[in-house]
Amino acid sequence: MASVFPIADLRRSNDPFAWMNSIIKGDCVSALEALPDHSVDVIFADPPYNLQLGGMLHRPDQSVVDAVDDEWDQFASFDAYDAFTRAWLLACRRVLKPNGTIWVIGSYHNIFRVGATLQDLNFWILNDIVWRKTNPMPNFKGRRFQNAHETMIWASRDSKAKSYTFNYDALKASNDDVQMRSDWLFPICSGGERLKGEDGKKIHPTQKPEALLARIILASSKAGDVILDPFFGSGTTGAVAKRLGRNFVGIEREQDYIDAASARIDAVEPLGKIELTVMTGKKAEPRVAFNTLLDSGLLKPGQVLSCDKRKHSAIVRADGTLVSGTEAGSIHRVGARVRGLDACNGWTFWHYEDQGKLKPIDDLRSIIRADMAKLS
Amino acid sequence: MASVFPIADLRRSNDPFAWMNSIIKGDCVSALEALPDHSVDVIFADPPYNLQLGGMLHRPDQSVVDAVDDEWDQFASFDAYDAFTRAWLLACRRVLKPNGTIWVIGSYHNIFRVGATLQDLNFWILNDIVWRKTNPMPNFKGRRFQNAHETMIWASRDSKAKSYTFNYDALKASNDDVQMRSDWLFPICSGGERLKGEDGKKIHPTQKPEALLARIILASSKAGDVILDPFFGSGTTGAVAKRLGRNFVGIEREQDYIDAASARIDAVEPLGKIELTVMTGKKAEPRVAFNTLLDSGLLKPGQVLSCDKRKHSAIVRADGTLVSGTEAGSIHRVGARVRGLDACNGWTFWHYEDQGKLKPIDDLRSIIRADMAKLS
DNA sequence: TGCACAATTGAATCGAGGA
DNA sequence: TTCCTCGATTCAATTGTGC
Repeated sequence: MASVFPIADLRRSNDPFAWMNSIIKGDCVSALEALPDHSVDVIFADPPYNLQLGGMLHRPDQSVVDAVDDEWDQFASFDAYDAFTRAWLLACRRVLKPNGTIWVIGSYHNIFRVGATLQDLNFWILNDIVWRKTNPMPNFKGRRFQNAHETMIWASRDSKAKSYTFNYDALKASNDDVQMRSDWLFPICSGGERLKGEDGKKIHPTQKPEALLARIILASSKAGDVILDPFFGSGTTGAVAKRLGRNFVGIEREQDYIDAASARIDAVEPLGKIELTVMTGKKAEPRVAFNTLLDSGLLKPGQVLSCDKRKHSAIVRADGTLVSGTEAGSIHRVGARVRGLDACNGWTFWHYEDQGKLKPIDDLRSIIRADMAKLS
Repeated sequence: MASVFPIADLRRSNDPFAWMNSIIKGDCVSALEALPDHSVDVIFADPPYNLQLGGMLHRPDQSVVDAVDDEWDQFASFDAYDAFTRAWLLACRRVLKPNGTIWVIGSYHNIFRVGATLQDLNFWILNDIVWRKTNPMPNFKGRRFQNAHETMIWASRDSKAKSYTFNYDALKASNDDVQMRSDWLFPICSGGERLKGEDGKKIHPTQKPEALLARIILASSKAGDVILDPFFGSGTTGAVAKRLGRNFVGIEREQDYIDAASARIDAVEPLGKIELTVMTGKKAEPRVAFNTLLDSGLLKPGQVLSCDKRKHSAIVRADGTLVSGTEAGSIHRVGARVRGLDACNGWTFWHYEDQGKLKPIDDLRSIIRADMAKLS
């Protein structure tokens, strides 16, 4: 596991998926070009931020801030950065499956250029997500607001791709039953999670926290999916993907980062099936038609259904339709007509009486579904 | 006060500052061209967002969402929007003083294009600021994350402008003596503050909250400064500027908006010198969701939780849900189901084992809250 | 008058699948 | 390709209504 491929070896390989769960060593765009079309489900990209630092930054105690001044973060101009962004995004686009999605993280130095380029290349932005840091670096000079967040863009391949993976129900259930918002709160990567060399210095300047990647992967992929990270760095994406039962592929140029990431991923133990099962809603459950309730005897022909206020009522007919006054048809159609609307979810609108109490017929559907689950 | 000038009248005027504390009626760029060079200290701009909506959006109860579909928000293409953005930003640049700053607010639909254009025009981004909404509109279809924030960019005229106004100490003092972060929490504009017509309908579809403008103006201007808003709308910028002892000038095309803004500003009573000190407070502590315990490592996927008598137990899954037999879902739902109840507080019902003793998971939440309190 | 509950609403790029 | 049917889906805050 976590083997490393120089790009040339990959091109020579007979196995078109030799790169699965490994790190490709080399330039981002060249490596992407060695991958097959439509082969990955989710891309997470943490590209160079193009920070434009003047001189050294000192803390109030005169110590020097260890800033990101690596060679790979230097670009001559916005035009050069835009050309670079365009190139790797185009290469990503080709390897992404039609219903795949891409995440890109950045700061105000680069994220506006990345977002505009995404739109220019016809990607379709689904959300921008704010990572709020619990423990950001202070602004030492007191000349600006404390830079306490980073921005992520989540986009599908184009506006017509509607079947992308989004585990809405799992996210909602994990968030005390309210839907997940676009602002997330996490600590920056530090402590034991932060990879350090023998000298005690951090191996990578911008290592992302695993909790951030875990939410991204749990939200937008399924177990067994392939997650690509074209700027692999310290390998957080690979480590979390492996732990969560996903496949990964990383691209990285620097041997030091590759060594650290490879060892890190080898040490990861994948979670079991039970821990990985994802909460789903009714959308994913087997379809139960209304007449199933009649077939099973939970409802009987001639029985009266009503809305929760007993303002409207309807009679169940033997063929699985309802009739209410002059209106007749499916539970949905009759519900819509009596309310004077175009549409209506009959499952939640219509109620039956049980021991003097009105309960939605959706409860009866749940009983059927529970029985079906036992059988399978 | 709050007089209205057609652009032609302004050009004909002998007083070069006739526009002070008034609304200029007309096209944004033409009006800006009628103003003198280097005449304003701060610009706040809330340009059209270029929303690209499909059809109508219905709530679960079938009511229709009153979307922003105004003519002024329609652009033929990204290129057309970029040209528009470039034109008004260039015009703003000329009227801005050398040490003046500009704020632009937007959503993911337009903010990346605005940010890139700002950089292309040599503006120097000082911060991007996130406005987190306490009460955003939900995502009704469950296909994305709830869109719970908007983004503002704060920029100086160029990288060499170092003497811009930033009231660092006032902000820090108003924020319990810690420096102000880049993520701000405010409710959307509603209730008595929201301007409504005689029919009870909102006058402007996107009226911004006064608290937001107050923080912006208090942070980046001095009493007596001139604040320009090239997309004046309902006049929030003018109303807050007047209240805070600043001068304003607004540009607006629509007579209905001008009428409402003018009346609104006339009703504003400026604050005295003493009140103009510290006036922002902090919001109540944020909700801690169950998955925060996983993110922080206090609980791990696969871990077993039980009720206080060990009668019921459940397994923690990686997505932040529980599973117990055939029941799965949030801590609250699974708690309710295994007890046969409609509702259950999962925080006090479920326990984890610590040195042989069962403790409610609410204890772990308290730990998180204590950590958060330390940070704020 | 006060409390409880119902109704309304906000910058939204908001289905899936079969005929 | 479009058209049509089935049926899934909301949070916080304010305002209005009924007891």
